[in-house]
Amino acid sequence: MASPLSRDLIVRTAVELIERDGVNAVSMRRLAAELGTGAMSLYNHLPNKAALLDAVAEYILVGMEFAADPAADWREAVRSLARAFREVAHRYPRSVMVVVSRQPNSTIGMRPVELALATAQAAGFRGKAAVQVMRAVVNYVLGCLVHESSQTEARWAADTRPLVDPAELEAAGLVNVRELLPALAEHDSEADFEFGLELLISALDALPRTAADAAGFTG
Amino acid sequence: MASPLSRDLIVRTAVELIERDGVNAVSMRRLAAELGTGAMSLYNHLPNKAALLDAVAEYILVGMEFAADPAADWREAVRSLARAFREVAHRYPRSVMVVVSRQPNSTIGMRPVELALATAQAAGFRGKAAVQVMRAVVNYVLGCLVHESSQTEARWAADTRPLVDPAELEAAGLVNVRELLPALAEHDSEADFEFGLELLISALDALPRTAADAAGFTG
DNA sequence: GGCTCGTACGTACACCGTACGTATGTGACC
DNA sequence: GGTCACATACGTACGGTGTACGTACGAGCC
Repeated sequence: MASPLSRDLIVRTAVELIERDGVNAVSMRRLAAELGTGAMSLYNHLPNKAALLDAVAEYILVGMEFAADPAADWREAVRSLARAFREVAHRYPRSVMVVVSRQPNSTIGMRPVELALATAQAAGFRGKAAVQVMRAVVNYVLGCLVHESSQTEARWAADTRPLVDPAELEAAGLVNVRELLPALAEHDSEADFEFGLELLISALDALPRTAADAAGFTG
Repeated sequence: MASPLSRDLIVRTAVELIERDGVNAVSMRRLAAELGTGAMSLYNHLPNKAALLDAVAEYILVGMEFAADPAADWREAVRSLARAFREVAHRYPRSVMVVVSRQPNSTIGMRPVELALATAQAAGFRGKAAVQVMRAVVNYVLGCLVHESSQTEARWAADTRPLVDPAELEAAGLVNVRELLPALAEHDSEADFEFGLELLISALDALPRTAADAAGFTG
C-alpha cells in the first residue's frame, strides 16, 4: 500500500468523499476503493460504519477555528463563536448533517461548548442562566446551518429550481407568500444569519443579570 | 388484500414504522410486510423511496395544527406558531429529522411559511424585513427541534448515558463545562425553548419598524 | 369473446454492512 | 536462525437493500 491506512487517513478520505459525492455515496466498499484497499481492511481501524460517521463528525468539530479574543467584548465573542460554527459548516457543507444528526459523545467535541459557556459567563450569566443563554444561541446557529445545508444539498441535486407558481399560491390562499415571493427568492444566508444573531445579542444585552459583572458591561 | 393499498395508507404506515422502529428500520420490504403486501407493490403508488420520505415529511408538515388567533397580539401569534412546530415535532419525534433534512417542494408545505409571514407583517415588518424576521424565528425553532430530536434518538439508542467524567474534563481544560455540569445535565427542553423564544420576541419588540402599524404595538 | 389498463406479485441484479477465515509481514524472545 | 504472537490486509459469504423488469389477474368497455 502506498499509504499505511490509518484511522485518521480513513476519516479524512471519508470527508473528502462526502464533500465530493454526498453522504449517501459513502459506503465501506466505495471508501476502501478510494483508499486502494479492500472494504474489510477499514474494520481494523473502526468498529463499524456508525463509528466512521461519528469520527467524521468529530473530525469536523475539531476543525473549528476560534479566533475569539477573551479580552474582547462578550458580544464580539458571541459573534466570533457563531461565525466559527458557520465557517466550518461552509468548509464542509455536505457533512453538516452528519455532524448535526449525531450527538457528540466525545470530550473533544465539547470544546465549543466550553467556549460558549465561557462567553455566557463573560456576559454576566451564571449557572443555569448561562446554560440557557448558550443553548439559545447554539440552537439558533444550528437551525441556520441546517437550513443552509438543506439548500446547499438541494442545489447539488437540483435538476431545476421548482420555484412555485404564483397563480398556484393564489389558489392555495397563500397571499403573503405570493406577495413576498421576490424577498423569499433572494436568499442572502449571510445577511439572514447576521440579522438573527444581532437580534439575539441585543436581547441578551437587555436581559437582567444576577450579578452586574459582565465584561464590557457599560450600561 | 384487506385494505386496498393507497398512497396515503402507505405513507401513514411509514410514519408509524418510523416512530416505532426508527428511520433506519424503514425499507420498502419492511414497509410492504407491514402492509401485508410485496415490496414492489409500493412502486405503483410512489416512484421511489426518496419520494416516500418526501411524502412522509409533507404528511407531518400538513399535520401541524395552528391555533393562532389572527386578532391576538402578534407576540402571542409568534409563540403559538413556534409551539405548533414544536408540538408536531413531539407528536412524531423520530420523524423530525426526516422532515428537516429535505426541503419542502410542495405548495401545501408552505402553509407554515404563509402563517409566519402573516405574523411578521402583523408585527409591523414589511418586505425583506418580514422575511428576515420569519427566518430568524424559524431557524431558532428548527435548531431547537433538531437538538431535541438528537437527544430523543440518543435516549432510544441509549445503552447507558455516557455522561463524561469530571476529572477528564478538568484534564482537557474544560473548566466551564465541569463547573456547569449539573446545569448542563438537567435538560428542560421546554424551558430552554421558551427562554430563547421570549428572547427573540423581546428583540423583535425593540426593533424599529418602517411603519408603526404593528397590531398590538403600544410602545 | 377480446382489448386495454391499472394494480399486484415474483424474480433478479447490483450493492450494502459486516462476520469470519486466512494470508502476510514484523518484532520479540529463545 | 527459528518460532512465536500479533497487527494488518484480503477474500469469501450471508442476509438485507432499492428497484428494473416480466408476469398475472381483475375491471371496464367494445
